[in-house]
Amino acid sequence: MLSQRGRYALKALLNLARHDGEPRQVSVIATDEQIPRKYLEAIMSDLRRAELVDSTRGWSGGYRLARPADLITFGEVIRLTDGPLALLPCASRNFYRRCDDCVDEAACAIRRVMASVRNEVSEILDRTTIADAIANSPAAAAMLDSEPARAPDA
Amino acid sequence: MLSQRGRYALKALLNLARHDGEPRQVSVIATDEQIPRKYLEAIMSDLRRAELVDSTRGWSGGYRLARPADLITFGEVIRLTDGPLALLPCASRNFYRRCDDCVDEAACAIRRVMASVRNEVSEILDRTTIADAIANSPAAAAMLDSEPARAPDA
DNA sequence: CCAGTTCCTACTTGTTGACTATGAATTGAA
DNA sequence: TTCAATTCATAGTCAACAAGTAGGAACTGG
Repeated sequence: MLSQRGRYALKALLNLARHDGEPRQVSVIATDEQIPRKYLEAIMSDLRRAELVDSTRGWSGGYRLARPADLITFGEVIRLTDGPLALLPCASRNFYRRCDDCVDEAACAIRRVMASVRNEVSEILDRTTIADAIANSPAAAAMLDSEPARAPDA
Repeated sequence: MLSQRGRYALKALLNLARHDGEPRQVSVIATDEQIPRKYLEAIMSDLRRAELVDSTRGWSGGYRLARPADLITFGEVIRLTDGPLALLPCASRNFYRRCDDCVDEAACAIRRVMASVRNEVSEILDRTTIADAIANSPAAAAMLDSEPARAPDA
C-alpha cells in the first residue's frame, strides 16, 4: 500500500503541474487537496531536497516544479516517499537487500515471482509521468484513449 | 512490501507442496525454512482458517495442502496475509474502500494509474500458483522457459 | 494414560506513519 | 527599516501494527 505521505506528494505535484508557472504556496495546495498544512510543509521539503520542486521564500514565495511535468515519473516520487516498489528487498533493483534468512537466493522461487511483479510495476510507474496523469484527467478521459494508461477499469 | 508473515506463509506452502502427501509438522517446516516455530504456528492456523491447508493433531499430526498446489495462487496467499495488492484502497477490487478525502473518485488521476498497476500485479499473482513456483525451481530453471514466470531477471 | 501434536489467548517490544508545535531564516512590500 | 508572509528545521506525540513470545488447553494415535 502506498503511504498517505506518498499520495499527498503525488497530489501536490499534480496540483503544481496543473497551475504551472508562478510559485504556489503550501497553504493553497493544502486547501486545494485537503491535506493538513503542516504535514504538507514537511513533504514539500522532502520534494525539494530530492530536487523535484524548487522553492522561494518570503512574500510571494511558494513552490514550483523543478522540471517539466513530463520528466517527473510516478516511480521516482513513490520511491522517494515509500521506498522500494518491489514486494521483497531481494527483488528490488534500486533498494536491493538480501533476505537475512535466505539460503540460496538464485534458487528462490518466491523471489523469482516477485521480480517479475516488480518488473511490471516499475514498467508502468517509471513510464507514467505527472504530465500523463493530468493529460487523461476529468473530461479528457472519455474522448481519447491514449497510450500510457492501460486499463480503463473502474 | 510484503510482510515477513506473508513471506513465511509462502515458504511454508511451498515446503508443503514439495513434500506432498503425509502431514508435515510445524517444527519440521520451521527448521527447514528458518522460521521461528511459535510464529509459524500462528501463521499455519491462519492458513487453516482460510482453508488453504488441512490439519490433523495428535501423534503423527501436521499440515498438508487442502487443495492441489496448482489451485493455490500467490494472490490468494498474499491477500490473506497482507491485505490488498493495490497501492490504494480505492484501486482495490477485493478490498475496495473510498479515500475519505477524495472529492471526485472517477476523475482521480492517481487512482487511474494505481488501478492499472493493480491490474498488472493481480494478473501475475492470481495466475501464478504454488505449483508453478516449484516447477521452475533450482535445476529446472535453466532448461525450460515455461510460460508463467515472465522475466528471468536478476 | 501419555507423548506429541495442533490450537487459542494474551502479552511484549520496537518501529513507523501521520501528524503537531514551536520557532528560526528569508524576502518582498509598505 | 519594519512587517507580514512565506519556507525551513527540529523535535515531540500518539496510535497502530508487525514480529515475535509465553503458557497452556484440546485433541489423538500408540
